[in-house]
Amino acid sequence: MISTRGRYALRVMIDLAEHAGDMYIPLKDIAERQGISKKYLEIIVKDMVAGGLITGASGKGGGYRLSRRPEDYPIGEIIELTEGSLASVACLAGGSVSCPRSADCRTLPLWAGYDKLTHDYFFSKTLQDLL
Amino acid sequence: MISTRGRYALRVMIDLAEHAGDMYIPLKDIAERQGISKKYLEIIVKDMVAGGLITGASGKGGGYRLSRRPEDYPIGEIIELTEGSLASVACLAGGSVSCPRSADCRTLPLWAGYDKLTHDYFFSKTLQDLL
DNA sequence: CATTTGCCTACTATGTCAATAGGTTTTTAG
DNA sequence: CTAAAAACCTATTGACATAGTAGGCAAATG
Repeated sequence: MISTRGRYALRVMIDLAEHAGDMYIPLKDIAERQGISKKYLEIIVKDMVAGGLITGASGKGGGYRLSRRPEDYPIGEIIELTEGSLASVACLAGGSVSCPRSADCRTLPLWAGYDKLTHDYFFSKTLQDLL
Repeated sequence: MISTRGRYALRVMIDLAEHAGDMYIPLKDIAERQGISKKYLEIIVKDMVAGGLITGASGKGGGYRLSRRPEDYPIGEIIELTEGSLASVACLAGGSVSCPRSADCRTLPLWAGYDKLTHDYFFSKTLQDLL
């Protein structure tokens, strides 16, 4: 289940894209428009800056803006960054298969197939597609 | 993320299918074969009985067995029953869209599309496919 | 230089997950 | 007919994640 972190991050990205201009957009404005606590958004937005999704500027006239064009953001990248991973089961998270039973696990192919489906879905769409 | 509840339930189903005969299979045996706490399995198995997936029999010589043929169990039914729902976001769980912003939500189609993909994937496979 | 804004650490309430513990009831095998 | 084996039931627990809240510091500009 996608939590508020990923969903809010996506809404921030959309808000930034829809209000893009030559100025930075204060988080206060985004929080008000989206009806989300500004304080909570700060936590999420921090990861988005660290992950290179957006750029922040302090001081008066500061705020945030996208660091790429909307069509250059795969949705999957935004979600993975803020949710941690979009793996369907714990034994497939982190890149490597860790479970000792994986060699003859009846269910592993099921989860692996679902993971691929999920990955393909979210990486085939970009932020542009949501505008 | 699919939790142990859904994953263990699936493994119980597979174990029951692979050891099917004219006798009931004690949970103790399943727990030992699968390397899962029997006490924890009791909780999960309880829901599976209530949901009509399997049949339990008390007393000596008792245990559990499948109540249908393996090809008549869609994987999605097993997971939904034990996980509660396989909806990707809270606003799509429970059947109805509850969010007040849903009318002009930029992200809802994304989640709805993913939900459909997920549903189709897990309901297109049956227990038989995992054996 | 005061205001606006991002940035940072810490704290908290609530709930879920993954069990564990200890019993009661049911049924059959011997 | 009784003892063992099994399901069935309620309650509790420790760890962790979620979804925030609170308060202040740093930076930049108008």
